[in-house]
This record gives sequence, structure tokens and C-alpha cells, in this order.
Amino acid sequence: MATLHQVIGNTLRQRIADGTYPPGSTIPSIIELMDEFDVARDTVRDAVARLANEGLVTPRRGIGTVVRQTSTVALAYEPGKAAAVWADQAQGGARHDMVITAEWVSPDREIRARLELGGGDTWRVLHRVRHQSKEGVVAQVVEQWIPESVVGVVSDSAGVGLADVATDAELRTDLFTLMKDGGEEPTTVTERISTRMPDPDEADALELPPGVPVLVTHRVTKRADGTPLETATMVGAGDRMSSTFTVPLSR
Amino acid sequence: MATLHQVIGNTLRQRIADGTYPPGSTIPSIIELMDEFDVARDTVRDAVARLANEGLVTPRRGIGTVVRQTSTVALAYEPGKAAAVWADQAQGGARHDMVITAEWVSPDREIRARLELGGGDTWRVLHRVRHQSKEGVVAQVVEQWIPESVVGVVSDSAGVGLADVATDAELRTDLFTLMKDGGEEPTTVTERISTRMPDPDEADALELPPGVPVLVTHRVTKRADGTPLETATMVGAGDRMSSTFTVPLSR
DNA sequence: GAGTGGTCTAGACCACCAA
DNA sequence: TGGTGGTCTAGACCACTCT
Repeated sequence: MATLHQVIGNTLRQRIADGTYPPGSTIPSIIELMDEFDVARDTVRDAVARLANEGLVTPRRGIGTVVRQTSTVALAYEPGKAAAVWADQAQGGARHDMVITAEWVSPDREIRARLELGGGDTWRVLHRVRHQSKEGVVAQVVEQWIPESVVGVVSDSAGVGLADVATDAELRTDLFTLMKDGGEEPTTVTERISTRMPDPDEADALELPPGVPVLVTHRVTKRADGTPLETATMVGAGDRMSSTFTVPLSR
Repeated sequence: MATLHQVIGNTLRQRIADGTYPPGSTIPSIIELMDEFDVARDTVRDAVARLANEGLVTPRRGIGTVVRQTSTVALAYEPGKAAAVWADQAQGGARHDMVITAEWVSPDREIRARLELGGGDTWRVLHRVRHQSKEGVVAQVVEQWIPESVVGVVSDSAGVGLADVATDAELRTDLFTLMKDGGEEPTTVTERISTRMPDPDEADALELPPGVPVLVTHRVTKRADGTPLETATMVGAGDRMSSTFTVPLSR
């Protein structure tokens, strides 16, 4: 309890916690808080900025500073399931998977390493960017890289051309099945999950208010012999996403 | 490119990205930036505050504003492994697991639900708080709840008293083995991972600089018949932690 | 002591929103 | 139109770190 804006911030945080300012409501305006605590405008703004950075409130011009309410969407992995499933906490809500871009690229060092491609050759991989939405709001941005050979198998199996594979959003959910039918059955998925604050581009794409971190997931899907079939980097809105894993411990 | 502090912030972000200000170095002082961009002090501070909230820099009084360098510790789950293992990215580094508190408590609604304990009875569970450290820095705070019956089994199996079970930090890594020996073999672990900004207490405990989120993991360990053996809530420093899961897809 | 970032003020103007 | 938060200024004092 040292500085003024810390005292003000802690007081407001307490009031949010005890329900004095319930979720969805607005806290008192800057001017009202200036009067209550007898401080200058920027001191109040510092205090409110702290709360915004903690994700507790979202200041809105012309409206007021709104107490945030969260509802998360859970993504679940379980052994034996073909792929990750949207495990809705609440009931329903329209999901949508939209392909933003799809193009053939030369993978950079990082992607080559994940796909275990040799450095000398000139590999081509299909690079797709997708937006996964829930109730009209983008919850996760997925960047996916698939080696040319795997795309060929899927393409043959599905009876569609490469262009379709590249741009068909629905193909995504069935991709693992298509791989299996083509003889490239995926057997393990490894995901590394970390978190950080979004850069401005990500905050824009995910419509993140200040103070909301992103969940970053790096995925590699492999065949039984250890051959990587695809890799993906997923950036999800921290206030709208969670990932669940169930791992067997039997030996 | 609208407001002044955004322009300044973007310029500094670009310079950090292109190596003009390498990790560990300091960016120019507030006064130097005031001169360069011909703005007032608080405008520079707003710009720097944005970068700090993104986790790119850490302002230090008397030192300057330091460009952050990250090194993460990975925690990995794999099928068949007895428990999560510290999967060091870099080599070595002393790990430490310290019990902060251990006491018998009446579980609240949330914990009872996770452990699937009936609401009517008066259950007692062992509540332990531990700090997991790497190289002297706390990376994760673990709160763990174990039903009395399970503690009894472990206690008998290990040949130590309840008090020892409660306070022995080393017991943690072997807990799953002890459970197995006692006939309470854990067979599955389910973890739900999410992220958010830390509250002040967490930021203090984890020594988090501003702009670093936390990884929050909710774990439930179950026996083959579905009986929960323990549950835990883990709060890890977002700039020092990641979790890796490998899940088999075979059917 | 000199330089750093941290806090705070009093006042001004702007952008946005609802009634 | 009036109220909201957003930006910006010029200046002051404080707390901390290094030399």
C-alpha cells in the first residue's frame, strides 16, 4: 500500500471481488473517482490501467469502464479420439472454421525442424491460415504446415484437387481421417503450450481487449514410425480458450 | 499509426525486433526519447508502458529500460510415464520443490466437485502448497488436494506418518509410485490449461515483471475405476513455463 | 552526485457514445 | 449536447542504482 494509484487500484479490485461492481456494470467514472479519492485525473487513469492490464476491466470511450465477464471455450484432447474436439463448457454456440490464406511456401528453419525435413533440399509445404470462431468471435488463429507428399496422399484419397485441399475449411476436421485412408495414419499428437501477451497484430485479429494474454500451442502430428505429418502453431484468445488433455499413465 | 505514443511504441518495437536494441541491453532513456521524438515525458512513458505490457521490456529504476530475454522450462507429459517430468530445454539448472504449507482442510465446493466427494458428508483433505523452482527462481506455485483415504494408503505404504506425508517435499515426485504400491494406482491424468494475467499476490510470489501472464493448470488424477485420487491447481510464470503433452490417437 | 525510472499535478483538447 | 475515456503537455518531486 504505497503509492496513491496502487491504493486506488486495490480498492477498486476489492470492490469488483466483493460484487460492489458486478460483471457487466461500469465502475465510477474517472471524474467521480477523482472526487472520491481527491487526486488528479492521470492518477486515476494509472489505477484503472493496472486493472485493465490484469484483465479485470475494459475501458470504453463514451461508455465507461466495464467490469469484464469471461466465458471460455475448452478444446479437449483424449487418447483414442481422432482429433481435438470442441468441448463446449456452455451449451451450443455456432462454431466456424474459415480458411484465410492457403499457399505453397518454402518452410523456414523452424518449420523444417518440426517436420524433420533436411536442410539441403528445397521442400515445399502447404501453409494454411485459419480462423476458428465461436459465436461470431474469432477464438483462435491456426497456422498449419503440411508437407507436399502428405497433401498428395490426402488429395488422392479425398478425390479432390490440391486447390480444394488448400482452401476447404471443412477438410480440417477430417484431415486425420483422410490421412489414414491415404495410408498416412497419424498416431500421436504432441502439443507444447505456452503463454505470452499478444503483439498488436494478434490483438487486432482476435479482438483482444488490453490485458488479455494468448495461449500459444505448437503441435506436431506424427505417424507410427515417427514421420511428422503436419505441424501447426495456434494462437488463442486467453479469455476465450482453454485446452484439456487426458493422458494415460498405465505402464 | 494514429497517436504519438503508438508511433513511438511501434518504432521501439521494430528496433527491438531488428536487433538495434538486443536482449539484455537498455533502450534509450526517457529523456533521450523525449529529445528524439520531441514529446513530453508522459508520452514516452505511455509508449514504453505498452512495450512493458507486451512483455518486451522491463523498466528498472536507476538502471534503464531493459530488453527482456526469455528462457523457458518445459514440463512434459507422455503416455506411460509415471508423472510429469521436468523437460529442460537448456541443460541442467538446479530444480527445487519446497512445501510452503500443508494442512487438513474442509474442501470447498470447487474441490469437492473435482474430487467427486458428496456434499453432505464432512470430508477432510490434505491441502499442500508447494513452490517449484528452477535456478533459485520460483517457476510454479502448486496447490494440491488429496483425500484423507488416499493419504492413509500412501502413508501406510511409505511407512511414514501423516505429518511426513504432509510436509515432505520429495514425496511429491514419488507420490504416484506410492499410490500404486498402496493399491491406489493412478491411471489417468486430465489437465485443463488456461491463461490470464496474475493478480498482485501471484505476481509477487512468482516475481513476475509487468506484462507477463500466468499459465493456469487444473489437474485431476484418477484410478482405473474413475475414482479421483488427487487434484491440483498450478499457477506458473508465463515467461518461464511451458507444458508439453503427447497423446496417442490410435483406435 | 548524476542519471535512471516512478509518481503526481492542473489543465487542455480530442474521439466516441447515448439520449 | 453532455458525459465518457484517450492523449498530451510542462513541471515538480521522489526512489533507486551506479560510480
